[in-house]
Amino acid sequence: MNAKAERKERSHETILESAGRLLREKGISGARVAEVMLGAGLTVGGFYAHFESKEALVDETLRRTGESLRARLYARLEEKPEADRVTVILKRYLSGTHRDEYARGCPLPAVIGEVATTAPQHREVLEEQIEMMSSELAAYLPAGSTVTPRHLALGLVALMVGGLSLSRALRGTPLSDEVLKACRAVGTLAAKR
Amino acid sequence: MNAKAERKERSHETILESAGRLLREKGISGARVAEVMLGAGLTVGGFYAHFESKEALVDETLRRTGESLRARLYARLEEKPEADRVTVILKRYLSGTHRDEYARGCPLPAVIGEVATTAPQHREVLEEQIEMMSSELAAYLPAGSTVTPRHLALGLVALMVGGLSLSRALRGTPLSDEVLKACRAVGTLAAKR
DNA sequence: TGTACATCAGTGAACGCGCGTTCACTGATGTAC
DNA sequence: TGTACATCAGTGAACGCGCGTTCACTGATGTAC
Repeated sequence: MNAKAERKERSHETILESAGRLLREKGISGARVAEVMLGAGLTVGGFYAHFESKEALVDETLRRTGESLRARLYARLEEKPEADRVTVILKRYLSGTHRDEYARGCPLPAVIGEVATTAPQHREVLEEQIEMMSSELAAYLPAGSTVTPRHLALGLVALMVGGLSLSRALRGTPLSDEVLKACRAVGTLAAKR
Repeated sequence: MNAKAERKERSHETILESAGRLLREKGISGARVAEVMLGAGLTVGGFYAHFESKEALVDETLRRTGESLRARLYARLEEKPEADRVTVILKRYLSGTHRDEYARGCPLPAVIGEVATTAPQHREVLEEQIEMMSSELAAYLPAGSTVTPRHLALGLVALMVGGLSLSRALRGTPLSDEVLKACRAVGTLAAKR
């Protein structure tokens, strides 16, 4: 590959990183194309040499950020005793840090509302990401529960995403921390059967 | 009160009803002032005789729709045996009907994302609504649980809102129904301790 | 190796559109005498 | 009771702004001979 193509590929990556931050911080409609490009050290006009549309950028960014979230959420779990794994996952996802650092965390809280109301064109990617997040979680759950590992995983994902969403919406209020704590407790409780 | 003032008050109500539908269907930014007014049988220009700004309308609408949700969610629970109440609430909230009928349901899924990302000016009203929804739920929960009724209630609210949000975002896919079912099961499980 | 031309990532301004908000105006209702 | 004027809910067009997208242009890199 020549220098020109290499440079373009680097720009492409930088744009995706900038989009990853902005999408998670401000949601789909809040992540402006011009701002994404400025965040990548470029100007608006060049965007369409890299992506067909804003829609394509959002889809690609959701895949990237979803993958990176799962990698961190499920990292080094083999080291932990099987019974502690769910608690570790809940602690990682429902933490004050994760609530405060939008730009490096889970993309779901920032987009599920918009996909349900005004941006259904991203439903397919979302389905794929939620499926991956849940089935990977199910693999870490004990088989002896009252509900199947898959259903337990889906419920825990809903609890985690709901808890983080509420906690972020309530940021700065006393309820914000309480919600995180409550969800960790309820999640652990549910996983114990 | 004279006929003129009565007419204005009726218009005010109609605008709030229209806003209630649109806000829940399309979220904050998706609920356009002009569309709200058309939905009330009026035209845009008249809006500012009724509300100071779109922001004021959204706040007022969140209070109204929150109250109406709680009334339906917690209706006729005294008739049910105490042990069944949580299950009834979970069934009502996490139902296919509630998922499909945005316009008459819970306003939270449509707004929490935006409040967390681009519309923090509605945080205060949201806090007040979530507090009411949770504390009313806590009153229906048994005291003998491992976690306090308040924490259990907060966790269940997160589970319900998260589950409904995901289920709506996934509408039309097989995961959508699965999420609802899984959340009902996980919620019941957690409430049993 | 050097020279002339081709390519194309990136620039910056412009375009079209939709939004919240403003405003001059209308006409039905209310008030003063 | 009737008449002249005042009020004000509602209309419809316009305003200002921000957005996604387009496009003529630039200049560094690549290619042909």
